[in-house]
Amino acid sequence: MTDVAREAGVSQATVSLVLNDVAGSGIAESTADRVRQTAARLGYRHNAMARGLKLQRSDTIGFISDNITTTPFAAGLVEGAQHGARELGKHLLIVNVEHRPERTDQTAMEAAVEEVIERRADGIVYASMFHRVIDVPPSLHEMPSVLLDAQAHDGSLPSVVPDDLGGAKDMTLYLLDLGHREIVHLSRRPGPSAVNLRRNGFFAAHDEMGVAPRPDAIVECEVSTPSAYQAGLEILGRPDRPTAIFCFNDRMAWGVYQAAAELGLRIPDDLSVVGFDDVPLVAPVLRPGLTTVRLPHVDMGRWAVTRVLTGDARPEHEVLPCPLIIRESAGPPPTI
Amino acid sequence: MTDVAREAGVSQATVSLVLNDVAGSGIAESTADRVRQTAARLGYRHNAMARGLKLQRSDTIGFISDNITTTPFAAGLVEGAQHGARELGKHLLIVNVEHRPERTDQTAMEAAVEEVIERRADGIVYASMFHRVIDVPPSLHEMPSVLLDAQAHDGSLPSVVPDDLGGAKDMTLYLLDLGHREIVHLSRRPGPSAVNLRRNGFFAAHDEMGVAPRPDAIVECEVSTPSAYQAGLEILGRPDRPTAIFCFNDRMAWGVYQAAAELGLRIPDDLSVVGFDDVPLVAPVLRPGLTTVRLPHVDMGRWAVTRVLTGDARPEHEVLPCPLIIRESAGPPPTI
DNA sequence: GCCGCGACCTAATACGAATTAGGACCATGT
DNA sequence: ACATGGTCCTAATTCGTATTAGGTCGCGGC
Repeated sequence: MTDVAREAGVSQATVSLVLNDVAGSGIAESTADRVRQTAARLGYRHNAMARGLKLQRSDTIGFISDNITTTPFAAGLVEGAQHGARELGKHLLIVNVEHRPERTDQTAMEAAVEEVIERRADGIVYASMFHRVIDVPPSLHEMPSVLLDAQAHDGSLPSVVPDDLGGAKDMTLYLLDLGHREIVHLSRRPGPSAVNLRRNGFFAAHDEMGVAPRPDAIVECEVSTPSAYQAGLEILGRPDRPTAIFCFNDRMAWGVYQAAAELGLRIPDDLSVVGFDDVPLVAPVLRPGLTTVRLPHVDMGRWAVTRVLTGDARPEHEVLPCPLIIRESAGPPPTI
Repeated sequence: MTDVAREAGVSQATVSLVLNDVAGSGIAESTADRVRQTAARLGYRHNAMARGLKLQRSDTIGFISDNITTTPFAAGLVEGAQHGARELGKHLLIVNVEHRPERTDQTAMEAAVEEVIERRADGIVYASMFHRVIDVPPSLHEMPSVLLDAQAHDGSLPSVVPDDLGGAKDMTLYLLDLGHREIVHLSRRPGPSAVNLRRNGFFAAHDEMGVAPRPDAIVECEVSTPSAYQAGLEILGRPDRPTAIFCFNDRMAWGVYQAAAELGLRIPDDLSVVGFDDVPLVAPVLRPGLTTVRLPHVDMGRWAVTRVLTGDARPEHEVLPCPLIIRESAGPPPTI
């Protein structure tokens, strides 16, 4: 900037005024032009660090997450956050916390927060996938922060989460409407709130329709396709096998597809299978296309960034809807 | 820092010396302790912008990519880059370029480079998936940069790419070794270098073994599971159907799985199917597990960051090996 | 009693830009 | 001739830190 000033024969202040288009600065247009051309000729670039130091803001949002590479969901969250940030002229400083044996995740996450604070981010989006009720690192309170796919268990920070309960309920209602009365919910060991919420949605729908769930309605297995395959074989081998299986997620639904194929059961004629998440690489591509519930990751990411930049201090809890994505894997139950 | 100095009754210089553990600074341990405690009590945090301004470095690497959210590969690249950066005490500023209709991708990518330069990143990793030979935005030359999953078509920047040719050749050799002589390569329309390289590998293996490829060895379809399913039906419906299909990628292999299932062909007994990429969510989870070639994304990401931080000026072109991942989807051809 | 020498610390400057009070200059009105 | 007012620009300060050339003090040796 000093160089540009010298070269253009004006003061450094003038250069700043021109290059930032300061309204009412009263710089003559001819001077402004000369400055701009000199700047272009010299390849001048703003220095975000100097500007940030002076302005006391970095135009950067810290995005902290614990699983960015291992889950298919992170991509959507990041995408939404990117869009939101870009619209507001901010950048995303993404800090991924790796699972390292030598430190607890909690410590690692706290270290990540420190790093972001040192960089004087304008705000922090803290994503903790699945782990939906968490202890908030205290330093998060030093900055405008919002929780993404997580809630503070003392409610001390705004947060955005998907409506797992509503989604699961809608899906179950959809199955009940189709006529199913024998539905199994293939779930996982409780832990993250999503598990319980989806189960609750499952039962709430039964309640609402006045249908009694099967006594063995909940089956648990690991969250993986092979594990769900095994569980599927077991469930479908029962003498009173269900007419529909509502899986905790799409990957597990895929396992049930495999089990059904193995047993010669056609989907959806002999068995309806539905999932949750709407993973792009899986759900639309299964044959038949998987009817599932979409997790609104992109919306969540965008909401979080927008909230952190424009929100007031009042904690606020946003629950975004999970729309039903109807494809071909669910139909009426077979008539016996 | 000024506050800490005043509170601890020392000069600001002393605080800096203590907090940065400057070797040979000759600060008495008692003073140092007092400073550290005061800093902790006051919740002092380094200011990365001020430090960066003074030191003329940001400890930040710009990671620019054009498809971060829509491909399953980006995750691995980012993961590797994260690791590499963290090991060297740097951070990753991730700039994802969205496909927007109103600007060409090229312009958008250039804008992203400008943004990163303004932030005075210490270097740039520029990832352009698939588009393996690209025009480099001129501003990239202003900084230490490396291309990731791409090559400059004038070779003016170091770059790291996977060994598509070697991987495809190894895979084809593997099939030939198993005894297959009728192999189809289900590919896609040429464009990205990966396409031609994999085809070349396919032919190179045949050459090496002195086996003539089928005249109709190359079949093209869209890169998607459904499209490959259709293509699979066609290929497998031919009177002289091949004993093995080598797919351009895992998603297409999945489509062929579906076609085989439809036609009652068992894998690998009646048909061997192999893929490329080793997508975590797909390849290991298909039944039977997909034999495929692994794209070393994590290594690539790490290599790129390491190179940009420690490399010399000399352009260097790194080709990382793509290991064969043998699962259960390929076996000896059926004896007729 | 003075010199010299460590040991320990500080004053001052620079990094690159934003901001603001005010200066220089000119034209106009009286 | 002089005040008034407007237009266009600049000098100087500030942000928080790293660095370095010195400054101060106490102590042992002569």
